Amino acid sequence: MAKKSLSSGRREESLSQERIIEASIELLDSSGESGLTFRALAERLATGPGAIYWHIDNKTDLLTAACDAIIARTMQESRSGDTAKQSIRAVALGIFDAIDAHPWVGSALTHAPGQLPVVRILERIGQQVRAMGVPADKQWATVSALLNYILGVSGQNAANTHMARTRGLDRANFLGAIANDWSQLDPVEYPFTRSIAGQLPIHDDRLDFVAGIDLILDGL
Amino acid sequence: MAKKSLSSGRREESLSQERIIEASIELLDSSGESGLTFRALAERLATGPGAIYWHIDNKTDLLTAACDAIIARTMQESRSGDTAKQSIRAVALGIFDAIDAHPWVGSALTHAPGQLPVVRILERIGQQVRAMGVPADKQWATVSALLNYILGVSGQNAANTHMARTRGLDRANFLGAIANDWSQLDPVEYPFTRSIAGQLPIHDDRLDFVAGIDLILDGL
DNA sequence: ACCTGAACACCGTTCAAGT
DNA sequence: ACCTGAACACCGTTCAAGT
Repeated sequence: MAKKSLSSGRREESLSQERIIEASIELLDSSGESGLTFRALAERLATGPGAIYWHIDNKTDLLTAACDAIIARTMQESRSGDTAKQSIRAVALGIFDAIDAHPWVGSALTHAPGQLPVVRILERIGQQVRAMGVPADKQWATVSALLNYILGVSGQNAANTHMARTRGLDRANFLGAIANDWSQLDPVEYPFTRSIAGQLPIHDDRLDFVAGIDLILDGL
Repeated sequence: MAKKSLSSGRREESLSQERIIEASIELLDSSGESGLTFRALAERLATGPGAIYWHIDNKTDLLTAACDAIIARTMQESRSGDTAKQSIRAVALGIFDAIDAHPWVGSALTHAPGQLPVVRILERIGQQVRAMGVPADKQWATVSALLNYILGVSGQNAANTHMARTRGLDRANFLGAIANDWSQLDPVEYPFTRSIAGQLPIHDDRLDFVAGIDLILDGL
């Protein structure tokens, strides 16, 4: 008997960087960072682990490439904004939302300094900072403050959702558990943390994120 | 023949959390994040991998505990500062330097949201923000902006030194290599990144870091 | 109570051998 | 040129067995 075309949704194409990256993203989204293994990837692509190495150098590169695919999409979608400030806000929020949806992108960005995905963000922000008329000798400091803030908050946010998923909780319950820990800290040593514990589960991270961006933009 | 007391610097004490954490820090400092394994740790402590599990629950906890030891020390050392602003600058710089000396602390902080090491920093900044007279309803946003910025920059900085070490380069050479990549980007798509490439290897990260802190503080 | 060390169930990566 | 899949050198973690 000849093999029927029992394609399960997808045609039988040969392996390629794109197909590998696409499958990696699916795996990362569904099973998190630890879900991306060459064996799981090989099974999903109906091949052996060795085949993947023909198209990709190592796991680090694979993760950076998957991260770049998400960031590239995000940058294309967040082109809106009439003024430079609005454009910066739009990029920042785009990244925030992308990392919220794909937590693994947060740590991938942190572990690939100076690489393509980070450069895409850097460039976009840099062009807007220039458009705002920031003098040349202050552009670097401004852009790097913004970039670091964006990557920092998004990374922390991703860590939260990732930890929550790891423990099988939703975000609210996870933050609630931390708030509970905080409220039981020593009142003498940790007065501030205790006092804001209640705000942790209810406050809007996204709103505070934009507030921080504005804080930096206004400081110029 | 009876065993002589061939102690190599350290008395033969029984295993304990402190000794394990101390050995972990030494291992992390000398061989990086990938150098911390239960087998290497067991060898350094002259015991078996299983023994460590009697004192520590798992590797994640071990890393957080090692991170906390460094942060606790750092917080004690950076108590200086006459005004609240100066105090915040002092803590920020203390953390920056600590993470520069122990790059693994950067990613450990990122992966332990809401845990003790982060809370130590949060508390210190929170108390100073209060002392500055920031109104209660804006304290959270202010503190979280500062905290995220500090963790973000320090994390990126740690990633740089870590990547440099991984490739056997010093920091300057590593940044030089990235600058070289940047200067070869498409001039139409990446004008800004190209234009600042030259500044990457020579600019002072520490200085820009404080500049960013001031930017946020001034925005209040 | 605390330690030992073999064993389990994984990893990323390589490489001879196939087509 | 591209793929296969066994093999290598590791991991974190567990657990019966010892003291």
